[in-house]
Amino acid sequence: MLLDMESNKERLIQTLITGRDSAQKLQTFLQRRLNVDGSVPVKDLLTEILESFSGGLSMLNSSDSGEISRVPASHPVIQIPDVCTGKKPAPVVKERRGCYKRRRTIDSRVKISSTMEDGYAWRKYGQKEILNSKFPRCYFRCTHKHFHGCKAVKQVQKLEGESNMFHITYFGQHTCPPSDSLSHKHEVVLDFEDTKNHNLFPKSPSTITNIHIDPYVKQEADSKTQSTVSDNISSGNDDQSSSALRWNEVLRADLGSFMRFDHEDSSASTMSHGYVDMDLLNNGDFLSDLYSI
DNA sequence: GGCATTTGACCGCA
DNA sequence: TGCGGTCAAATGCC
Repeated sequence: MLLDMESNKERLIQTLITGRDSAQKLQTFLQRRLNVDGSVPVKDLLTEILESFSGGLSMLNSSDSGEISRVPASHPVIQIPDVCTGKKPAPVVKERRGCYKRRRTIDSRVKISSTMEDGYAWRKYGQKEILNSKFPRCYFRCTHKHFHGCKAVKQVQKLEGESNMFHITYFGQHTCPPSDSLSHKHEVVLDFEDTKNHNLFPKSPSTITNIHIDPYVKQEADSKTQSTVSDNISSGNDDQSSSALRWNEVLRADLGSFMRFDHEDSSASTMSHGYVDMDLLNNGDFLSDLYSI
């Protein structure tokens, strides 16, 4: 058991090191590519990523316990399922639950869709009435959480005034395979706040509510859905075709494909990331550049 | 019986 | 102190 914990710790450290190195490469790449001037949220974001990895490594190195758990330190016994039987040991008296951390919306991706289906298997673990919201917010985690350790979760809330439209917020990445072919193959987090400094958007980015565009959504959503997205992007511009064209130009522009925008949540003021399917970009230069670092 | 959903309670944070 | 996120027992469904 101790050997297993040490082995897991080693792998975790290696994973964190890899992530940190990748973030550093990305930082170098973006600085070259965007000629970052230092006033950009991209830099803050990267710094935060790097600090997260470094901090995690520091905590791991400074801790001899190697235990990463929600179980509070006061817990007398850590319950670990028996590997052979799959059964949990006899329950111990719980003094208190683990510490709950509020999710950081900066790690989120937002999608507005007419369906909650996205190709992955989700299990609902909670529902909550949200203040000033007509509909409750539902909480889902990946069904394969226990099998693949998948940490992906999503929040789904029905939009007011939009018949059968759902505001879906994703947290974390899937480490498990999708249950069908509807999953997103390639996603890129966009950082539109950066564009304020580059004058790439004629309209205020703060009015943008969602930018998720992918083949699946385009296929399943009717024209109303698409116009909703376009309307959000164009901020009251009636010429949807021109706004779509503008977005096409934006997406093809040399932004290093990382942009951020302020997202006005329907229920609470949060900042989130939109994402765009790589197929839409139809531009392999970005990936080739990224991988050639 | 196994799995998913419901729902009240718990917990941290602003 | 209220709100949002999560847990976990109870319940339902197949």
